[in-house]
Amino acid sequence: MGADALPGWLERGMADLFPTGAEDNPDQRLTARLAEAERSGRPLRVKLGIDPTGTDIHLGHAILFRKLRAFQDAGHTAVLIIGDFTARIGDPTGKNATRVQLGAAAVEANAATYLAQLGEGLPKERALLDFETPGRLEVRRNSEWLSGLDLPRVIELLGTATVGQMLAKDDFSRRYGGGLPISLHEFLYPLLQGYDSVAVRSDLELGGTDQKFNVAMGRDLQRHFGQKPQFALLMPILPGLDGVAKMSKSLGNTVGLREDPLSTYSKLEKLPDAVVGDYLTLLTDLEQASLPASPRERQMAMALEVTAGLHGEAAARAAQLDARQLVAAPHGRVGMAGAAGIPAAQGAQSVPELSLEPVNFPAKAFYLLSALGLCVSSSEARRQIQGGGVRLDGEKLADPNQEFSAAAELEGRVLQLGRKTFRRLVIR
RNA sequence: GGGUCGGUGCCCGAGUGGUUAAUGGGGGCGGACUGUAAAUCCGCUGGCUUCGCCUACGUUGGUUCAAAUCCAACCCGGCCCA
Repeated sequence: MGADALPGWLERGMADLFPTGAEDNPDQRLTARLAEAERSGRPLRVKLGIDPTGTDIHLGHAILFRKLRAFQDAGHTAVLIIGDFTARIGDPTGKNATRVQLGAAAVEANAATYLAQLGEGLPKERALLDFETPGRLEVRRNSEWLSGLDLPRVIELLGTATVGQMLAKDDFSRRYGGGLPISLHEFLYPLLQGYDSVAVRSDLELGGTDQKFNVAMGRDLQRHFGQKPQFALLMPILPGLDGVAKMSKSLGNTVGLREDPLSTYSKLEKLPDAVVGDYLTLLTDLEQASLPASPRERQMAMALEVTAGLHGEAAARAAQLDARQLVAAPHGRVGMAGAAGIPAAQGAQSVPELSLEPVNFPAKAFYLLSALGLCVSSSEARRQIQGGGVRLDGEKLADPNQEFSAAAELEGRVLQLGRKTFRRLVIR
């Protein structure tokens, strides 16, 4: 092999790649295609589609963006497809129920937040994707070509796949077999996503392993429309913070890209041992061999590195330091920091600030929590306090009805909810 | 379109006129414990600036002192038939 090996940046963490046919055929073998691209000076067009169905991007998405970035850095063109049209259908993948269809306005708002989270407008050193270097990024919306499809073309698309093929897809067969409803428009989703590949003349599509069917559909459609079928590079699905289920907003086991460094670090630091290796491979460039053997230290090294990747080295270090003081402190008082004897909660630098502005004083403790948005409801807040899960500067709040007369009384103090949520209260 | 079964809280699933904000399990959240976690144990798990009030069992109406429970119509889903 040797010359035939894929570059390390490409192969790292990869779960699946196809086709992997004849050695010298650039349509069948990615190494040959890469060599051809190099020779001809024509970079690959690497497609990644995202459906703006929510407002937050989390680490599970980040592994694909990291891979896309790696292609950019190697000189290829990232074609980021905002699935503003397909988001309104809803990807049936992984769903056991028909998705709610979103309105166009909601989709557009989501798309904007996605791009911001990916670092649009930032220098490439601080962004997840390289938005700066000319020729390295195309952002396309699939409504561009999908909203204008006429019925004959839709029928043509439908004609390229059979009901049997659709029902062979895991998600559909599970639902069909389980007597759950499948709407016809859901069959259109894989076809439209596949058609995206045709529209942007994709050379390679990036996706999670759950996207295999859809990506393969892209190959079929490209062939149908007389294009070279794209390669498929599939990445594993990132396990969530519980270490079991995939990372997903609806399961609440995520780390958001724009979460504050302290909670990012704190969450990652207690990741189950079994999946720390996955995180290292998929979300950092660290070599496993260079890491400490102790599981605890590996967790911390991983947490530090991933946090640094998101928020920068300095912020990550500060978060790690504060996490030690705050979260890992002995019970009762939240530990003491340094010779000054300031409570750790006060000394910590990276505790995110939270404005008291939405609170109407005088405020009872439970109302404070809900008004600040730390608890979803005032009943919830009441329970948290009664359960002993709320502290102010390390001091446990005992009475949900404890009253604070003015914002000044709370200014600068650190409110703790549970083990890992800390907020410094400010007036502003 | 016909037949049939069914729609209960985050999910599954009891409940077939009255201490029912609704049994139980899962999940989740807190607490204790631990190297963080897991496991285990304990508590909580509709909302409201909450000693009280409000909203809840597909929807809307009806019967009743009283309904998730009875009746009617409608909506939605599975299966079988067309």
